[in-house]
Amino acid sequence: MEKQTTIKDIARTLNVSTSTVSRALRDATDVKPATKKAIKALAEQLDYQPNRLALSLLNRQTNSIGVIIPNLDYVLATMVKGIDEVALGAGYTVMVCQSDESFGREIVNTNRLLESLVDGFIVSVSSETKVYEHIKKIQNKKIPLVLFDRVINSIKAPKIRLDNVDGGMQATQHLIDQGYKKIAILAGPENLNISNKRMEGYLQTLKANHLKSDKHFIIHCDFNQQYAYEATKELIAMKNRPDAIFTISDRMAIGAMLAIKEKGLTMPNDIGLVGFNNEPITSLVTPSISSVEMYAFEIGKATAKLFIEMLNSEEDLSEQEIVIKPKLFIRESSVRIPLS
Amino acid sequence: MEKQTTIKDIARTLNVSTSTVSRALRDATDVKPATKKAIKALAEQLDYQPNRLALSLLNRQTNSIGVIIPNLDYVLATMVKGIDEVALGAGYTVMVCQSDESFGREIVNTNRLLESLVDGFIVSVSSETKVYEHIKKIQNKKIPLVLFDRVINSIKAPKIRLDNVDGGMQATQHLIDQGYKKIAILAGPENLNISNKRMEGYLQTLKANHLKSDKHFIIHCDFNQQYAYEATKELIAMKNRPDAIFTISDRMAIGAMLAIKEKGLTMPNDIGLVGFNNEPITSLVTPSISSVEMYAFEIGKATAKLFIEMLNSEEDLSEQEIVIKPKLFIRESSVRIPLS
DNA sequence: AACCTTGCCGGTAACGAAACCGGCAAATTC
DNA sequence: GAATTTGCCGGTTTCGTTACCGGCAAGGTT
Repeated sequence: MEKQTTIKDIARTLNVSTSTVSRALRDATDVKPATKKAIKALAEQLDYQPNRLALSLLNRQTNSIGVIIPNLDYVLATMVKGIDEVALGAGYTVMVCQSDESFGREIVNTNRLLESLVDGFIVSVSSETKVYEHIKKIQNKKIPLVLFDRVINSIKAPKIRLDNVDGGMQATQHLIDQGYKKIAILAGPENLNISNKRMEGYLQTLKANHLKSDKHFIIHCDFNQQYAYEATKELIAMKNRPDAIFTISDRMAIGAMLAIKEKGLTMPNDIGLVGFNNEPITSLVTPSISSVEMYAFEIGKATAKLFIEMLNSEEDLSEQEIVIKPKLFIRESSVRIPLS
Repeated sequence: MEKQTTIKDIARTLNVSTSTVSRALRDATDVKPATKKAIKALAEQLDYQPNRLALSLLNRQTNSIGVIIPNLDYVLATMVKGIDEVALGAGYTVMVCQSDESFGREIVNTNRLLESLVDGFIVSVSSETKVYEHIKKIQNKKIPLVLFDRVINSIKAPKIRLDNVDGGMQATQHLIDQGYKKIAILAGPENLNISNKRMEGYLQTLKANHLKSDKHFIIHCDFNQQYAYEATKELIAMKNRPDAIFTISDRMAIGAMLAIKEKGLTMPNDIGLVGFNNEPITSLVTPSISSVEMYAFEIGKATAKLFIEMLNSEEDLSEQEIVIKPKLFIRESSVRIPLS
C-alpha cells in the first residue's frame, strides 16, 4: 500500500488551505467558483479519494456490518447473498464470520467484529450456543443488532425468522394426507430453536389429526447426514417401524434416504420422506425428495432491510419480528396418492 | 453505538497525561510501577479497548483482507472457510464480496474494498471477466494481491490453483482404462481458464492413447446444471453418440445424469460419467458419480498463508505459483470393469 | 463617513492513539 | 562536588478529514 493523495497534497500545490479544499470537494459554500474548479480538476487528476478511516474516526461510523453465522451451507450462503445485496446497495460493506457451529469461535468472532468497530451486527447463533453473554455485550454497548434464522427468544432485538411451526405442520399434514400413519421425525440438537419449532408443528399436526405421537419416533441427532443415516437405520430396524419420516433438513433427508435404500425399502411406498430447506439436491436424487422451501434469499434481504431501517430510524424496533411463511414442495418421495 | 472509553478518559480521571497511559498499557518503559498498576486497573474496570480506527489511521493498515469471489457455491464456500481460518489466526479480518459471476459487480466490489482500505486482495475472477483493468488498478496502488483458483496468466502476482490439466488427464485416462472410446466433454465458457485447462488434459490424454478427438464431442456451455442437461440431451441424440462424458463440474454432471436417465440409458453401462469437484452430492445420487477432488479447503488455507507471507516478507513473491494436485475419486458412474 | 452585508478564505480543534523530544528530579559516577 | 545517568512524566506532532469561528476585503446601506 502506498500513500494516497490527500486533501493536504491538493492544498499545498494550489496554495490554499485544507479547509478550502474540503469545502470545494463537498460543494459547500464559501468557495470562489474559479478555485473550486481548479481544486476539482486537480483532485480528478491525482485520483483523490477521501480516506475512509479518517472519516470513520470523525463520524464514529465505519459503514460496515458484522455478520455472524454458524456455517456456510447452502441455506446460510443463500441468506448471506441476500444480506450482501441489500447492504451493498445501501452503502455498507459486510464482514462475514462463520463460527463453524462452535460456541468458542462465535465469541472470538464477536470480539473481533467489536474491535473492528462495525456499525452493527446481524447474527444467527451456532447450535452449540446456550448462553448469550456475548450477545448481551453487543447490546450493552448500544450497538444495533438484528437476529435472523436461528433467533434467541430471550434477547430483545428485531428478529427475522421462518415460521418453523408452520413448516413442520405443512410437512406433517401432507404426509397424513398421503395416508401415512406412523410418522417419525428426525430433529436436530435439543436446544436448537428452529428444530424444536419444526417439531412443535409436527406434534400439533399429529394431535389435530387424532394421531398419537410415539416418543420412539422422535429422534434428536446432530445436524448432519451421517447421524441421520445411523438414526434412520435404527428407526427402520424397529419391529413396529414408522411408515414415514420427516427430517428437519435436507442433508438429514439424504442420510435417511441412504439408510432406507440400503435396507431395500422403497420410497414413497414403504416409507414416505419429507425434508426441509428445498435445496437443489432434493430434485436431483431418485426419488426426488419433497421439501419445505424456506426462502433463504428473501430472509437475507429482509434481514438487511430491517437492519438498515433500524439504523436510520429513531424508533425502537426491538419488538419487531418478521416471520416468513414456508411452502412445501411436493416431490416423489412422499406421494402415494396421485395428485388430482 | 456509544462512546467507548478512550485513553483520554483514563488519563483525566488519574491526572496523568495520555502519553503515560499509552506507555503503561503497552508495557513500555518510563512508567512508575505504581502508576502503571493504577492505569491498568482502571483500564480493566472501564473495559478499555484501543480504537482500531485511530491505530489504522496512524499505521496505515487496517488488518483486513478483501476477498473477491464469483459466487458462494460449495467449492468457493469451502475455499473461503480455509482462507478465513488462516486469516483469523493471523489477526486479519476477512471481507468477502461475491460478484455473482458478473463483471460489473466485480468492479463495484473492487472499488468498495479499495475504499475500505483493505491491506490486500485475494481474488478469484468471475467467468464474465475478460479485461483486467480493475486488477491492474489494485497493483498500481501497490496493494498486495494474490490470485486463487481462477487465476489470470497475464497478471504477475502470486497464484494458487489446482493442476487442472492433471485433473482432466486423470478423469479421461480413467474413462479410457474402463474401455470407453468415444469420450465427450462438457466444458465451461470459452474464456474460463480452469475449464480450458481441464479440457487440455482431456485432449492430451486422448492423444496419448491414440484416440482421435471429435469436435462434436466438445461442448462449451454455461457453468450450470440446466445448460449441461440440455447439452447432454443433444449429445446423446446424435447418431454416433459418445459412450462417456466428462463434465468439468459436478453440477454439470448432475445435469448430464438427468438427461441420460430421461433417455432411458444407464450408467456406467451405456454411458460413463465423471464429474469435477467431488462435492458431497456425488456420493449421494444413484449411481454415485466419479469425481475429481480439488482440495478446496487446502487451497483456501494455502492462499491465505501465501498472502500473509507476502505481507511480511520483503521478497518479491509475484512469480510464485502453488499448484495443488487433484485426485480422482472413482465411483459407480464410470466403472465397467471390476476393480482388481 | 460610519455601518452592515456578502463572498471568500485560513486557522484551529477534534476524532484516538503513539512516536518523539525535552524537562526535571533523584541517584549514580568520577 | 561536579558531571552524568536514570526514572518518570508531559507536550507536541502526526495520521486525514470536517466543523466551527474569525478575519478581511469589496460592495451596499443609512
